[in-house]
Amino acid sequence: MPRRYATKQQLFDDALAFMDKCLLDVMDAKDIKEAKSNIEKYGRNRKGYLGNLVEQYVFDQEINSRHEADFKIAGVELKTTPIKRHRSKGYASKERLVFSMIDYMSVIAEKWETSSFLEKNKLILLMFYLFEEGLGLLDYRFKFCYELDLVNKVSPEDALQIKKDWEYIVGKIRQGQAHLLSEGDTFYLGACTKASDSSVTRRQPSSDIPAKPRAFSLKQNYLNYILQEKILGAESDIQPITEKGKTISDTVKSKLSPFVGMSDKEILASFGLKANRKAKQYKRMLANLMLGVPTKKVEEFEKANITMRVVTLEENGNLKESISFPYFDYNEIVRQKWNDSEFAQLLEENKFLFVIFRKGEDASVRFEGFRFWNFPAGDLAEAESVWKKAKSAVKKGDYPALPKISDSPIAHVRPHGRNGNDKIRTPQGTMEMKRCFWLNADYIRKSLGN
DNA sequence: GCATGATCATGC
DNA sequence: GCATGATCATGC
Repeated sequence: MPRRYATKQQLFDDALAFMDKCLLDVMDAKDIKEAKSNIEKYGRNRKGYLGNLVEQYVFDQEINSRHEADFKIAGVELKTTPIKRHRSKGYASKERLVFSMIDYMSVIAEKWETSSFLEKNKLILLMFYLFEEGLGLLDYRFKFCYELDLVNKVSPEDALQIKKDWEYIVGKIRQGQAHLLSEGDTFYLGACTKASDSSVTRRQPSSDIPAKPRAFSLKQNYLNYILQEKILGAESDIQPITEKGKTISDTVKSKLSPFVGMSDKEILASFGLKANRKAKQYKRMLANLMLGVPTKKVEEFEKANITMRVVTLEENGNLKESISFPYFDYNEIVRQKWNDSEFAQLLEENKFLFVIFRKGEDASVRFEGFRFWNFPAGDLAEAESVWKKAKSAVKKGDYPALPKISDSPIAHVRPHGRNGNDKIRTPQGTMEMKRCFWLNADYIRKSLGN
């Protein structure tokens, strides 16, 4: 007989009892054999199946025939999500948390409070398992569980932001722009692509243009925040800036706007500080001051995958410097496909906050303004072609053939190590300078509207 | 020790 | 003047 859960407490108790265990620990030989044959049949490590197995063997539920990835007991939605080991933080979330598909046709008639999304995901039992390379579904060890309530258990500011994110996504669909959705559009709740290959499309209500299928998702960094702050209770190096009743972008606007047009000296004077232009990260320090977080990181930026980038325009308004990203691993890029590459992830999931200074006389700078920006979906194809060119050059071992700034209007590859001796191994076994993808200065300048 | 954001330096 | 190569220095 399947177990009946009368209360959510019983459910959470069972989840807790499963911590530090893996499925192998709670299955008998016959179950294991059957599961393994299923895994073989369905393809290796199908994640939806992990959920089914947990439902079946941790919570003793009868599996339904519909093979749904999501399952619900006592009004609680159960979700499993992977974490990975992290060098300094212990653990970090490995992926975004994906909810159900967005039905473009019907969602436009909904409103947040009574949305099908909320209906299904009001209360979630999140179960974090430790992903380790080479392990199978039955071997993953579950480490933490957490009650996730996107309305009542997050701060009022987060709840408001999540609602606004949902409304932004649905609004874009209403306007016939489902094909232009991007995860970087929003802050905490995103619309992530969900298809095995990019040829799969769906129709959308207010336009004939086919759109990629997408699902609502919670940003990877938001999960990370939950893991660090709520579960691991790590010493906090972040500080919230959101003002009551305001979204993130409204808050940033209200913090930064008063300084627009001021010189570095004037900004510092308003804090009773003096210029030390020789200090490195001087302008970043100014930006942090204006945002009200002189010593910590901005909590909302951490949670929302927002990268603040300080850019400095020349006196004539030109932008000279391209924007760099972390260096890439030559061995990884040849193994990866565009869709799961780090570069694609950076462009699709990140939001940028550009804090713009302009050079003035005598090494002074003036705060020109700021701009939230995310990589436009329409430019992804070009980024993909640059990435593929890079991959093919690395595969051949032809490093001088890596894409140059003149090869694409958007991105290129350039060295990015501490110095010329900062090298890593290539698939050919040789050592090569660390390099990374850069977004062309000219492209950024245009994106900023200059 | 090292990744990262930012900028400098060089050569065409 | 621009493309590309190279390095600096903070902060973790």
